[in-house]
Amino acid sequence: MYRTHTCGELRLGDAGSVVTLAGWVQRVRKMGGMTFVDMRDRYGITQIVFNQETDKALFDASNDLGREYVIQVTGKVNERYSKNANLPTGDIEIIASELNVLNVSKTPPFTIEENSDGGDDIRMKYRYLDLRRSVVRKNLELRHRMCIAIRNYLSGEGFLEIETPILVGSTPEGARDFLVPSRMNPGQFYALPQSPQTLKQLLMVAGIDRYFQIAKCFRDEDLRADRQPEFTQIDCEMSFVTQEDIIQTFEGMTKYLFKEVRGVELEGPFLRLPWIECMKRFGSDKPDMRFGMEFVELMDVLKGTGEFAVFNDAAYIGGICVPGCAVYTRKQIDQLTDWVKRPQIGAKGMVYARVQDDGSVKSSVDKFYSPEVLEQLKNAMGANAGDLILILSGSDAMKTRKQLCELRLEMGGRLGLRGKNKFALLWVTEFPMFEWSEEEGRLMAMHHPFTHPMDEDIPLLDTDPAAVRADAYDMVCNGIEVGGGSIRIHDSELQEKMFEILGFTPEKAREQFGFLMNAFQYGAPPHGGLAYGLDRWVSIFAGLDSIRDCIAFPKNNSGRDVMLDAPATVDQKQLDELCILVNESEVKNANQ
RNA sequence: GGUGCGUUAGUUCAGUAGGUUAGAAUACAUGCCUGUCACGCAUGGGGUCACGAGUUCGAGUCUCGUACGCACCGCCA
Repeated sequence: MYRTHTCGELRLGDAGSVVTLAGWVQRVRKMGGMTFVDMRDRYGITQIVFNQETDKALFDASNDLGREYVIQVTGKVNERYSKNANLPTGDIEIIASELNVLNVSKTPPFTIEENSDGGDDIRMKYRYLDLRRSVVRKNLELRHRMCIAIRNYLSGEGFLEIETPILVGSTPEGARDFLVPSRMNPGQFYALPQSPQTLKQLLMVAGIDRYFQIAKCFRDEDLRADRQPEFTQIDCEMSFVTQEDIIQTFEGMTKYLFKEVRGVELEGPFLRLPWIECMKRFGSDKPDMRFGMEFVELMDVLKGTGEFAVFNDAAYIGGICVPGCAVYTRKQIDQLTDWVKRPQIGAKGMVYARVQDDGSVKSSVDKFYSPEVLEQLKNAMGANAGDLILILSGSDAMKTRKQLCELRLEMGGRLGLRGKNKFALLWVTEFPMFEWSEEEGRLMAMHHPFTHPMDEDIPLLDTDPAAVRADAYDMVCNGIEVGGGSIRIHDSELQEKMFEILGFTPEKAREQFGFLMNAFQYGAPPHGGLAYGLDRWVSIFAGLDSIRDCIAFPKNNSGRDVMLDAPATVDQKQLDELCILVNESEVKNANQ
């Protein structure tokens, strides 16, 4: 037996008992005639004491201990003279009577403590050491607790957890696929699933009625702090349901998760906003609802009412009212202007108006507008004394709204309105069915091609498809899209029409999705579902800025696993077996 | 595909106007220290300043290119 207890469980009540612990040496403090060793395992840290007077040989042996040595210690639990209130085990220590070095360790490249001195790069290369740190390990524990809670909840609601294959067929719509060559079918490829979408729909045709899966998904697109090439979805589908049923079910699950895992009671039904309203009021389809500062459209107030050519030519003028920021200096406002003019945001400029203590308005466009117009501006914005009004305009309303959205988030952050322990949940509904793709020169499904249109918009499919709204919904938490789904098409004729609008020939549609359309001919029930991004959700619960630290072994920005050094080239023999010829000149081009 | 920032000791970083031997903290090693818990004190070792070219009498510092990392835009149904 390696141990009788873990390094995190002994308390004052255990004093006097003889125990054996095993773990890693976190830190050695040599005081001359005695040595303290902090011994760590997954459960905590316990202090071991070696005393020259008690046992000279053992004391000498303790002098050879280095960081991250794996040791086994037997000794008596002792109440400390000087207790450490920062440690759950801080009231006790182990007076060592036996020391067994189970393994030695090289000096690790960074300190394995809560505040490591290691940067992201080196931590990822030695991720197995990084995971010894409690801050990182806690994220994995949180992830585990969330998965358990999800399974419990959904199982309780009658959902079956069913695994779907990882080796599936490539689909043209959506993200790039990761491809896997098939040795037994030379020249042919599997694709890794971007999501189990079609498979879960087939499970509905199969009569499973309620399905879920904590599913790995793969998308070969460029990465971000919140995007990994492989990620995990909580994938769900239900039969004989309307949008309302699904929203009720998963609002329930969300509240359960918040309560069980995070100890937060979310009050009342979640807010719901149609997509178009989100865009108008927040310039985003995933607005951060932790704070207000809603957009006010100012076309009526500022276009044509003064001599300011920029506004008179604008297709959109919008402002936000930043409370209490009239004290911003010229320099601060100039910096903010530079900020919105950065290429990433791309605004041409920014107009500001301070509401002064006496209620009068002082703006950067005073000379173009009468005091009456400025007063109207103040009223339209609902601004009070001390507030700062920030205004952006542009020739493309959607683009300008996006810029104003960035500005709103920035100001919300500066005012401390985006606290990590505050949670604002929102359903976004009534998404457009299609969006125009310049690149493809055709309409593309905004959600995916299996999305059911809103019933009242079905006639528009023939007359004005761009105006059709989808029976789709996203769940947004703190400005992050945590989940999304839709009612699906279960009628093969409607599905065919949808493929037609998306520019598929009937042959192409049958080739790509024939299996689904065939299935729909055998009594497909009405169904719908949704999928949550587990990684994002865990990172919100953990208060992380990046999803990487809630994933045990994440990829870096360019999709590499720096620990495994993958991807890598493979033996010619392997390629030959798969009938794959690597085009070296293209490889060279791509690397240049 | 694009934009920005970065790359200096094992690690995290500083490095002034381009000028002698490139610094700090931490980690590591050695010694001292019996109540530490970010222990303390002393001493020591540790550098291809990412790589390549250029400007210059002289480059860690300026210019260009490349590689890599991070953040973002495009992309991600």
